[in-house]
Order: sequence, then C-alpha cells, then structure tokens
Amino acid sequence: MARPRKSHTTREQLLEQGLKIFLSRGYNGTGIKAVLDEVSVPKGSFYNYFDSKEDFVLQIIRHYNSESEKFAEEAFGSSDDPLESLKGFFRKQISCNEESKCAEGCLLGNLGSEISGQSELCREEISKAWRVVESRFAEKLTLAQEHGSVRSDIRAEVLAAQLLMAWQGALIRMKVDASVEPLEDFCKTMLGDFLSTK
Amino acid sequence: MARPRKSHTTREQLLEQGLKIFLSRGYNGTGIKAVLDEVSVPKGSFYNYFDSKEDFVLQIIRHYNSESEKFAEEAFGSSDDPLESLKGFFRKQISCNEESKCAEGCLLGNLGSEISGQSELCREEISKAWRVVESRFAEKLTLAQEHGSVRSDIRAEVLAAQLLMAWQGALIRMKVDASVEPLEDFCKTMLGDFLSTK
DNA sequence: CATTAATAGACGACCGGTCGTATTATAAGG
DNA sequence: CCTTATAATACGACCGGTCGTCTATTAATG
Repeated sequence: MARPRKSHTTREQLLEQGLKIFLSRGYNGTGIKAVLDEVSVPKGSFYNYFDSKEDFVLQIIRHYNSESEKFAEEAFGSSDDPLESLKGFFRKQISCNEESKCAEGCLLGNLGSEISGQSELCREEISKAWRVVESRFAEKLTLAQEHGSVRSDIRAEVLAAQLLMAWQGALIRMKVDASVEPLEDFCKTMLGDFLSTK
Repeated sequence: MARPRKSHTTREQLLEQGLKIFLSRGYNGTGIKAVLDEVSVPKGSFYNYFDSKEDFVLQIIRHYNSESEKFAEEAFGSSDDPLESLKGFFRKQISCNEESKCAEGCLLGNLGSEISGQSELCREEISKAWRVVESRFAEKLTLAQEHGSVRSDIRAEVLAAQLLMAWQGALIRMKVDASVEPLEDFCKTMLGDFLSTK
C-alpha cells in the first residue's frame, strides 16, 4: 500500500549516528545536517523519519536507554557477590570512557544538564530513565545488603540515588580534567569506603 | 590616550547579563545578540570588549568564580564547628537554586559538560577553578576532622573531591527532576552519613 | 492509476564575526 | 593654554554560512 524502500534501516542508522554526535557535541552544538551527512541521507528526507529535532533527540534518548540496558545486563555479569557485580559494571564503564578519550560521558547527564530547561519532553524522559537506572542499582544493593557486603543503615534506594548522582558528577569531572581519574576515585571511595559495612 | 565613555560599566554589564543567560541556556544555546540586547549594546560594540564568543565565556567563567568566592565566604559563616559551616554553605546553595526554579545549576558544571570538547581554554579554566573549590572544602574538612565531627579514615582532599562531584551530580538531577529534593538528599546522605565518624 | 515514501531545493531566521566610519577622551607639541 | 594627532570606543550595516523546517516534485509500489 506504500513505498517501503530503505526506510527502517535508515531510521536506525540516523538514531545510531545521531547518538554518537549528540553524545560528543551536545544538542545545541549539533546540526541535523551533520548527522544526515554521516549516513548519506539527504536533508529533505529527515522529516519523513522524525517530526522535529526535538522528536529526534527524544528517540535517540530511548535508543540509548535500550542500548544501556543491554550493556548493563552483560556488564553486571554473574558474580556471587552483588557488590562485585556492581563494581564490575563501573569498571566496564571506565574502560569505555577511556576508549572515547573522556570526551563523551553519559547522554542522559549531558542532555539533562543542557536542555532540561529547553525541552520538557526530554527532561521527563531522562527523569524517567534515571528512575529505572536507580532501581537497577537498588536491586543489586539490596542483595548486597542481605549478603552483608554493603552497609544496611541506609536504605538501598537512597544509596542507589547517591551513587547515580556521584557517578554523573564524576563523569563531568572526567571531561573537565580530561582524565578517568575521577571515575577511579569514585570507585575507590564511593563503591569502597562509602558502601562498606562499618 | 583613550576614550572611556561608558566602557567599564558596559563591560561589567555584559559579563553580568552574559552570566545569567549562559547559566540558563548554555553556551551553544545562547547567541551573543541576546546578551547585547539585554544591555542595549549594539552588535558592533561587542568586539571592542571581547575577542570572541569563546573569550567572552572565558571572562564570564572568571567573573563567576570571583562572585562564587564572595558567596562562599559569607555562606560559610562562622560556626565553631567547621562541619556545620560546610552544611550552612550547601543550605544556602539550595535556597538559591530554589529561587531560580531548579533551572540553572552551576555554571562550571554546565559548561564543563557542554563545551569541554569544544574549547580547550574553558576546559582548563574550569578544571583549575574546581581545584580551588576543592581546596576550600578540604580546608574545612581538615578542621572538622581535627574537631572530630568528620571521619578521619579518608584524607580530607579525597572527601572534598567526592563532595564536589556528588554535588554536581545532584545539581543535574535537580534540573532533570525539576526539584531540589536531590540536593536535600545530598545533604542528608553525603554530608550526614558519609562524612560522619563511624 | 492511486497512494505514499523519498527527495530536492528553498525558506526566513539567525549565527559569529568584520567592516568602515563617526565620536570623543587623551597625550604631545607648540 | 590651545591645538592637533592619536587611538579607544560606539555603532549599524553587512558578510558568508548554518540553522530547523516546509513544500512541491519525483518515483516506486500495490
């Protein structure tokens, strides 16, 4: 009933490349054309796939979230100690950030900082996504508390929220210092001293 | 040898307004003209005061740092307990952010996240500024450790770095959730449980 | 042929930055 | 003290380029 030619792969390519570019240049620092050129899609075609730039970045955020979920599942691995599992996750994050030369960080943090005041839709999407991440952390932390490797005087949900925020702060510091050292400090002090049973 | 007409006040007005606008709309989201209009300065005059947009934002960062220093001095107050002094500082920060409806955050964090990969000059300026902030915190924390109100099993400098990063993360979360709750959680858990002697 | 996705191209607005020129405070020369 | 040369500032028009978006046309499908 229509004309399906290359539509679906193209859309995914745009999301893929869009993610890369938004991640390193931010929302207002990225022109749509830069993404289109990378995938060799003509400018006129953009609005067949997305309603607007705002819609585009919203879809990219969702794409990023589902990619992150996959990443998390395998990065958590299957240690018997849930705390070690959590540490393994952050260690993998560090090596990823090392590969990208400390220039990217986290899309949710970057966009959250940049465009929360500009796009209500994105703001809410990021807020929602972080609540999901938080609960993933909290799940591990609860197990670790039962396991006895994490302090139990603070609720797991509260610990999870603090870890997420401190990690986001560490990612910014990483960019500013152009070094992964802040990330390593986070692991040592927050995952180490902060979480440890007294 | 010159012509100082309204020059110096103009320059300061530009820095003042520039700070406000960059703080809420970011670097790439702000056009020079928007700042100029606010101070009623014509386009052509801008480059008498600043070499470029990058130079402009660099001067704004420095302006912000010196303002912050003043803010800190009076916000720290003069409690006999240095930990209380630190808590007072963050409590003042919270009410400021409440006033600005959770839409601004910290210029250093915002720009550090947005343009570290775009302007090496700004990146280094922010990095330097954060080392200064860190040492201000560390100073208080050292005193608090001697005073016995803060744990001594971790070096004050390390604690300071973690506080700064966690605070920056909390500020982003504040924007994304459009609420100061993350800031209050930071105070309770990081300034409370984390710092406290065991 | 009817339908509909894909595309070319252009829209007006705005971007950071430059230009020539007018204005005026200062320093130097008499 | 007065003149004059100098140079910092003021100012708006304007540069080439890019922005996000839209419309008209093309082309492929059922």
